Amino acid sequence: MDDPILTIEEREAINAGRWFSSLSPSLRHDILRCAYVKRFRDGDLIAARGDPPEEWVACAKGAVRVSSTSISGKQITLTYVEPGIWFGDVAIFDGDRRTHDAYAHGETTILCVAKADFRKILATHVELYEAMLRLHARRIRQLFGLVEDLNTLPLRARLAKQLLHLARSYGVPSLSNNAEVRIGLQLAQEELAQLLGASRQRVNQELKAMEREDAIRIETAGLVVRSREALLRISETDLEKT
Amino acid sequence: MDDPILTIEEREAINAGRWFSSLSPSLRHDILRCAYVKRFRDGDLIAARGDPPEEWVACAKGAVRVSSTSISGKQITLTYVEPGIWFGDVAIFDGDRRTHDAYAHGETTILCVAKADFRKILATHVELYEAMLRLHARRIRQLFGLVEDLNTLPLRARLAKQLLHLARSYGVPSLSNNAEVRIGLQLAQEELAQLLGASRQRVNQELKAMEREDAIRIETAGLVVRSREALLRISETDLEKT
DNA sequence: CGGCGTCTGGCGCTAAAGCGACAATGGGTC
DNA sequence: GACCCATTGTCGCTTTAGCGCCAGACGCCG
Repeated sequence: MDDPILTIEEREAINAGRWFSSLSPSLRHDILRCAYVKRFRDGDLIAARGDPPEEWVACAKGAVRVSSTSISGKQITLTYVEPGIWFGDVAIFDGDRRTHDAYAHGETTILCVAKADFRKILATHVELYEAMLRLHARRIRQLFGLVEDLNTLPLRARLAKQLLHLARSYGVPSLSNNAEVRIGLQLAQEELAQLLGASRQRVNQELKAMEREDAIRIETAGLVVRSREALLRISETDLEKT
Repeated sequence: MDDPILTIEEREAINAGRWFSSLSPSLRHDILRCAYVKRFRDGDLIAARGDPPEEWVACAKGAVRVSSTSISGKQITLTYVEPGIWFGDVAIFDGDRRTHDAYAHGETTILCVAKADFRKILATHVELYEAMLRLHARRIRQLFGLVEDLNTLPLRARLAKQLLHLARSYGVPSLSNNAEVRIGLQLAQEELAQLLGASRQRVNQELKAMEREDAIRIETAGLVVRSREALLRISETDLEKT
């Protein structure tokens, strides 16, 4: 939590966020005016389940792992929040406690707006109401999709989808071959497994299979997507009946 | 779609809705003023996936089955919308197509507000913005919970939870024994299975097991919850690790 | 009353996934 | 370089769930 000022890259990440960049300049200005910066190191706890909701947050650098521990002690991860994405608003609106824990994954910077300031901005910009509703609508759709996938797709297809998603949001062009995309988010297989709600062994098995099929490459530095098309085909496994 | 007027019971169901009843009288009045009634018979299609979003809807009587057919042809049901609950707003806010099909389950009455009217009301009542955000926040929380359950709980526990939920929202006190609750929503086991994302056979097996444990009773008229406590215990199966 | 269709209950086989165990790898650190 | 520890890669066993199949129950209708 050292420097209270965003770096150039962090500022760019915020401004490039699809949702944030859809707002009017004056609204963006008002939000940034009362936002403050917090920095965390890998593994730091940012917020815990059960906390009263005090701020609205955007990821500016790194990633925020949103996860929860079920009663049985099993950890599951809902998502990794990428730079440019805002979250933490749900609890502000219904006034209830946080439902999830948030941890920094790698060196992470976040931008916060205090609850009271957020409400002040809302009161002066009807535009923000509209925008928040759009944001929620997107999220609800995504969650519907996730539930559907969990109910219908085998692990293999869900893994392929997840890899495509990670490549889209964290992808950096590969050095060696420009058709390939390296996933910039360092995830241990155990963490990938938690994100999918599956066991580490199973995930490893499927990753290996995908590597044999030349869809991906497994390197110590992280995963590399070799063929988006192959992954896409895998994610639609259903058709392969006979 | 005969009578354009709500019956007394239908009107009461709408007014008793937890969310709707939290609104100010003037807002409620404005909503009802431009709402119109539609009636459907069992199995009728109310709206289809891919439709452009034209109205905001509340269930007034019966139930609306919200479901979708995955690419593989497998039907899954997201939820049964009970009287007093509003839905269909997501597509209005993000302007995208409907993501699910909606069918009438039993004789069903719905109350609709045209998109344009809805926007007009929004423009005159900031209160509605707040209320919609609260509604979305609730829904997002519910979906988070569902995802977590799908990832961690065995079918048995999820079934127990679902039964408790159905008993809460559709329960009518049993005639014979006032400690028992009959689930007023007639669901074939196949439909229950789709709601849980499981196979019919498996659901039948677990229901039978629960009946043997005196947690529920299976009657042709529907399911009867004999002991909420037993179901609650089952839904927390995890602890039972010897 | 007989027949038909839908729903329920149950069996057995197969597929998918979880889980414990253990070896191999490979970076860091002293 | 030696050691430690986290991660990866694999087995094999067990549990959970899916699925085809069929028998009985029930209700409805001609």
